[in-house]
Amino acid sequence: MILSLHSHVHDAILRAARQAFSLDELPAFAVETPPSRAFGDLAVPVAFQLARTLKKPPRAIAHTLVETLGTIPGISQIVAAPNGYLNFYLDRPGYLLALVASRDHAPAAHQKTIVEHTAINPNKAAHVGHLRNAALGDTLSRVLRFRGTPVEVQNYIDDTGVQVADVIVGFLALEQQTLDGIRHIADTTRFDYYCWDLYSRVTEWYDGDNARLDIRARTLHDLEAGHDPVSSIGTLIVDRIVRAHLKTMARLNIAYDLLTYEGDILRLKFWAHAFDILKAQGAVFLQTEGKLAGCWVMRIEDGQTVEGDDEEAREKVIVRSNGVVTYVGKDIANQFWKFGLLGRDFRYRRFLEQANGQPLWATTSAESEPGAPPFGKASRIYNVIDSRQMYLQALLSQALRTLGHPVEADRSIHFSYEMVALSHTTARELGYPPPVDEDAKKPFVEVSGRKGLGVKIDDLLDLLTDKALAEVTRRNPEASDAERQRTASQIAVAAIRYFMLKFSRGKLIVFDMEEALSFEGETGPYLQYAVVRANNIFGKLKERESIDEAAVLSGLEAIRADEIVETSDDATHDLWALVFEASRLDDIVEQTVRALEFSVLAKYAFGLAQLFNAFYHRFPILNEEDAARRRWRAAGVAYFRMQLTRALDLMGIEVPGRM
RNA sequence: GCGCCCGUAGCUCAGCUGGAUAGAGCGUUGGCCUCCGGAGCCAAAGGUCGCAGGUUCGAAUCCUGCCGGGCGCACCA
Repeated sequence: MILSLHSHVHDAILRAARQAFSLDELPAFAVETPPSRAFGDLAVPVAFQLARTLKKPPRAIAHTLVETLGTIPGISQIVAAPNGYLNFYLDRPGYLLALVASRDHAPAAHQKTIVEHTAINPNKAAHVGHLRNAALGDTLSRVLRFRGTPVEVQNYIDDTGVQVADVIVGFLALEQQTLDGIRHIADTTRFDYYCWDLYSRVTEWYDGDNARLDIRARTLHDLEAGHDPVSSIGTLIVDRIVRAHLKTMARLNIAYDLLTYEGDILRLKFWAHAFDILKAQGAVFLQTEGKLAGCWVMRIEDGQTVEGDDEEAREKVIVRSNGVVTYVGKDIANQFWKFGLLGRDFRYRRFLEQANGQPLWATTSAESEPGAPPFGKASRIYNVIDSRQMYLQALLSQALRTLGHPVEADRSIHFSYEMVALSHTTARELGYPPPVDEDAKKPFVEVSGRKGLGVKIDDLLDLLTDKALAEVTRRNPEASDAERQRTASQIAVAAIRYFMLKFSRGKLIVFDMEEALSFEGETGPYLQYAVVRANNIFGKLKERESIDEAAVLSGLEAIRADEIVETSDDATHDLWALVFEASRLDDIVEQTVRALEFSVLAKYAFGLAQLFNAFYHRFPILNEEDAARRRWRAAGVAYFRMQLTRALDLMGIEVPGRM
């Protein structure tokens, strides 16, 4: 609705400018939202841009344009501001009616998009660093789907990497465990937490004697080659940890379509096939001299200079001299498969049924289960990975380009963001030893799974839930245990997801427990609270007048609106500001996708909630005496409630019935 | 050394493709519950937008160069 009105105004100005100044072409100009509603509802700075070519003051141009424009459907008034802006005032009752009528916007046609996110090494519990990744990735997929883009969400499982090998070493060398013994531990403990501790113990153990790294190398080799008992132990650990991660993410309303196992990339010869292609195209070659002799390498194009800056330093190893492919190689094969360029496909198995009712599929090297939807073959890919991986992500695009797929290279997008660190205060509270030397001077403490240094997502959620539960119980003592528990977890999720989205991507988050635990001010619970208040109004309305929200909206036409909505008292003005702001959601979503910046969406939702809270506080809705005004206000609130609920849904935040 | 990111109020941060008086939360100070729920509302104080040039009618935003800080540049992933 708002978009089409924008283009209406845009086209009208285009015609007027051509007519008034006999111009063939106009510079591109924007239809903006003015900083204050007093300046109207839409604002266009086109007169400034024309001032140069026409050699006339912007103000005069604006005046001429207003005279030429005449009337535009849906616009009640056009004003040339003294400084040269063109300000447009909407036909407000008509606008609100149209908004309500066009609630279900027609989705635009888009091509299939893959979003890969989470991708936590399956060897320990998930921490706040992973949380930022998953929250960004999940929100990205929700926002894309909102605009009608078919999205496939993939979660990459690195089941053959050194990190899994480390935990296997922990069980075998440090704990002298067997496969059955480990299964028993997995069945009877919080396994992802158990491995969290074991992993950091193994790291310390390596530090004690470098010769122990040989054990790790042998274990990694057995893991990749499929030798038992290492292979079976690896499979068990990975399976249990992946399920733990999925459970954690499900608490946060995060679901996936496909788990892609790295092991299957190897077993199904994806890599071998990709390697053939790379060799055939000359993208990789066997280095015969220097320190990389015996390795298959890829030249780094105008990339970063490695220390030393000699010829061979500008090469990246894809296959080691011992014949084992590196992570980069496997990722190139995966990326090719995602675009449908590999000429091969995985086999698939049902992994589990998710909380949202959707089945989660996983790749497999065994027989395919029937019923799998077609995976891969996307036309656009977002890889959600922190900025430290930029160098490797750039190599993926380069490989695509080298092999003659420039379009895919451009549509292979590294959704990059800065990492999450811990504040010194929080690290201290968690009982971690104070940093020494250089680290002590840093303004934060880096999260490290290797050292066991970090805030686990489930611990954080538990803390938030406990805090919310206490508050919910205080406010709603009559609610059932189940309802209070459910509400508390919804509040906890809102707090943490909003916290992860309100910062822009490029900002390093210094995680502070006290800040994250806040429910006041710019927080998820504040947003929920605004919707809950609006809900309560409709609850009351139903009691008093037996009218529900739908009836309020659909009955609008019957109300004589003209003199009420057009009056210029404060209440009308503020109601209109609320409705207009609520109507900007689609526009905001476009902006969010364009910039890949969810802080835009988060701040918008917060501002909208603020607007409502202020209105709610200042003016009566149900207690307004004039029936027509009462109905208009209720309609405005209904529309606001709908839009904020949608915005929250995009951030994965649910709204409790009461809180 | 090279590449990427950050530098805006006491603190933590927004500021979309350059546009109207640079915003918010927290904190501080002072108000507001007989009224649809105070996880709230209103107000005040608080800013050389790191520095210096440049482009422009117009720069926190674009360009160049500095200064701080972070991250990356493995036969790890």
